[in-house]
Amino acid sequence: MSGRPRIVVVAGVTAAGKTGAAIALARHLDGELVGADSVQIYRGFDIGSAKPTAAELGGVRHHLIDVLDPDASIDAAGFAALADGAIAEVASRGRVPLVVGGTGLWIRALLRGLVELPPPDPAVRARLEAEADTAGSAALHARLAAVDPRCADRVHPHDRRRIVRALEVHEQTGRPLGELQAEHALGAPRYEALPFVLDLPREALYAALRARIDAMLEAGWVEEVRALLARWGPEVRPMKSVGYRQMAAHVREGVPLDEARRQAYQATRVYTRRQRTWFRGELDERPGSGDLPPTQTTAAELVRRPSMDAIRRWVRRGR
RNA sequence: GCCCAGAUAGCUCAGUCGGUAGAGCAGGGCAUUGAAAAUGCCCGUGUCGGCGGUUCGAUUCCGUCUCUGGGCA
Repeated sequence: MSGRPRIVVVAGVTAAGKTGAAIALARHLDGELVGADSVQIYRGFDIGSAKPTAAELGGVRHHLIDVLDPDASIDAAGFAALADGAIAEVASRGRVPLVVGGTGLWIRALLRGLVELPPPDPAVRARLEAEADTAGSAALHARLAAVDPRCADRVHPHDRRRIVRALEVHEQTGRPLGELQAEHALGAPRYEALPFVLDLPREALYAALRARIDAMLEAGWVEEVRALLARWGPEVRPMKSVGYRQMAAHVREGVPLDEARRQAYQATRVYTRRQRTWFRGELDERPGSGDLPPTQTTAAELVRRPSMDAIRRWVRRGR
């Protein structure tokens, strides 16, 4: 693993304070941020994605933010490739790459890699989607069971997205995705990474979520959504994300603002539960020694002076 | 004060021709290998408003009280 830069990863639940902690760490370590956020990567989706402002960054560089137009598509593999580039660039300047974000699959793709596959073929996917529309996902699931029993076993007959994906891989490669995944087994670590998963006690997190959504609305979130809808329409992917989806319903369908706010709050809460499930155990194994803060921690703990000093020592040991 | 209608899960309600009850939402858990802020799966015991009565048995019928909404005074 020598030759690979050591990286610090700040993951965790929405509103746990990842960005603030990462900025503080970047200052302390002479680092730069590499975003791992599937909404902040889009230009224009600023307020509702809690994208840090220039003032908040205070001169800290932040990569992989604002790199795509909202109608562009990217996936976990594309993200990992971009992140590899950004990390290499940061390291080449002699600075510490700090990966920060809450998009679990993207972080996993970066740290562990994905099954190596040809890029998805939009035509194949569209055809399978059309089949799912007419025949139903259960019918596709039955077909999957014939060619890829392992996958079919794990994927529910209603989980159309994964069924289509598995059939698509089988068509493209002639091999069952289930087998390929078993061989891959989440690969060897691609980086020597020091991961942190930030969280807060439930009540505190929910309070922070509520305060954050109110602050977003005060900061002009509705106007941002209105402008994005006018320019890009309701179908672009980031517009379907938590919060934006609810605000779009307010702007386009006349859902009262208070109702949209309530629904955004609820949806975000549900989302943080899914994030927690994902990260639980996901980033557990870690290098390094006992003076480092635990993987599961809080932003407040992470930015304490002894914690940051320990992290700095860990990073330097890799050089 | 009188009349009517309600009172059942955190919320909105359904239901039990008398055999201790169930949906949606909320809430919680889980999965997650190229759409992931996406997608999908799983989880519901609650003095059925209080007290009496009838009954083998009442949340269900009867009486009464309390509360809520509406109407009349």
